[in-house]
Amino acid sequence: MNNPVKINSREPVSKARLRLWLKLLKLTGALETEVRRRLREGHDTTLPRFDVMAALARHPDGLKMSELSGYLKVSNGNVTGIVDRLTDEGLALRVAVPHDKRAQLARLTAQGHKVFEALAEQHEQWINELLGDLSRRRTAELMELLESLEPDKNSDGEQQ
Amino acid sequence: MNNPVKINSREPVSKARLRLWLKLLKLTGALETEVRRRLREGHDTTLPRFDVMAALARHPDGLKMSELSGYLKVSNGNVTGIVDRLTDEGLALRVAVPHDKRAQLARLTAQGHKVFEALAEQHEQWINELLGDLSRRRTAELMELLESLEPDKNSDGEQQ
DNA sequence: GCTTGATGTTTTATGCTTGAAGTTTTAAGC
DNA sequence: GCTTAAAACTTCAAGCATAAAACATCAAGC
Repeated sequence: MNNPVKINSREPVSKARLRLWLKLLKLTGALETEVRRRLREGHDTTLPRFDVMAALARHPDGLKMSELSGYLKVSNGNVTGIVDRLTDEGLALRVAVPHDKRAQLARLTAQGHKVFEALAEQHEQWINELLGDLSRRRTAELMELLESLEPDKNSDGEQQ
Repeated sequence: MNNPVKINSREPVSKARLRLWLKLLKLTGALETEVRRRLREGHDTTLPRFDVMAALARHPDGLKMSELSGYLKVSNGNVTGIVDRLTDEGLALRVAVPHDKRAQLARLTAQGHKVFEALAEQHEQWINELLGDLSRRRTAELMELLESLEPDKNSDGEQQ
C-alpha cells in the first residue's frame, strides 16, 4: 500500500513548514496539558517533578545537581527549587559528595522510588490511551519522520 | 517509492507509543526553546507576547479578553498580565465595549501592528530554517500523520 | 425595584523557568 | 602559602501559567 499524500506545489514550502510547526505545537501542547492535568488532579504532582524523579530513578546512586540540570536541559537554579520541593515531600534527599564540599547528590528516597514506579506505570497507560488512534505502523512511520529532523543526534536527553 | 519502515513487533505497541511521545516532546521542546531564545535575544520579546499579538493582528477590531484566552487556550488571568505588559510597551491597548461595562477589547496599536509584521516575517524564516531538512513531501507526510491523531478537529485554535 | 444567577475581568497564591548575581569550594600557577 | 580562575550550587528578580477567589456588571424573573 503506497502513501497517497496530497501535496500543494503552488504553496511555498516555507508556508507548509510553518503550518506543520503550528500543528506540532498545538498537538504536543494539548497532550502535555492533559498529562499535566492528570498528574495534578490524580496524583497531586507536576510534570517537572515527574521528570526529575524519572532521571533520579535511572540513577539509583544519585546525580549531582548539575548533572541533573544537564540531563533535563533546564537551568541550574531550576532544579534547586524542584529538588527542594521533592525533599519537602519526602520523595528525594540530598547527599554530600565525599571529596567535594561544593557538590551534592540528589537521590530518591525509598518512598520516592515507590511513588515514581506507580506514576511511570500510569504515565505509560495515559500515553497509550492518548495516542491510541495510532497503529503500530503509523507510530513507526511517525517516529522515523521525527528522527530524520532531530537537530543533534548525539545528546542523550534522558527522560522517563 | 514505498516506505520501508522498520517495525519491531516484539515490543508492545504501548512502549513504541511512549518512545514516540518522548521524541515528540524532545523535538518540539528543542525547537520551541530556540524560537524563544531568538525572540528574546534578537527582539527583546517572548513567545506568549508573540502569540497574543498574532491573535490580535488577525482581529483588527479587537478581541475581548475572554475571547483572547479562548483562542490561545490559556487562562483568563494569564492574558490579563500579558496584555498589561504589551500595553506598558505601547504595543496594545484596551478599549471599552459600548454596551457592556464589564468587558474590554484588547487591540494592537499602530506600532504593535508594525512590530508584529516584522516579527511574523522573521518567525516564518526561522521555522523554515529550523525545519529545513524536511522536503516538501516529508512535510506533507508528517502533516498528514499529525492530523490523523488530532483530538478534536473542530476547535479553531488560531495562532499566527 | 430587587434578587439571583451568569458573565467578564482582575487579583491572589503557588509553582515553573530563565538569566544574572552571589557564595563557597576547588584547583592551578606561582 | 597566596592569588586567581573555574566549578557547583543557591538566591534573586522577572515573566509565564494555573486555579480559585473576589469584584463588577448584566439580564431575567418576579
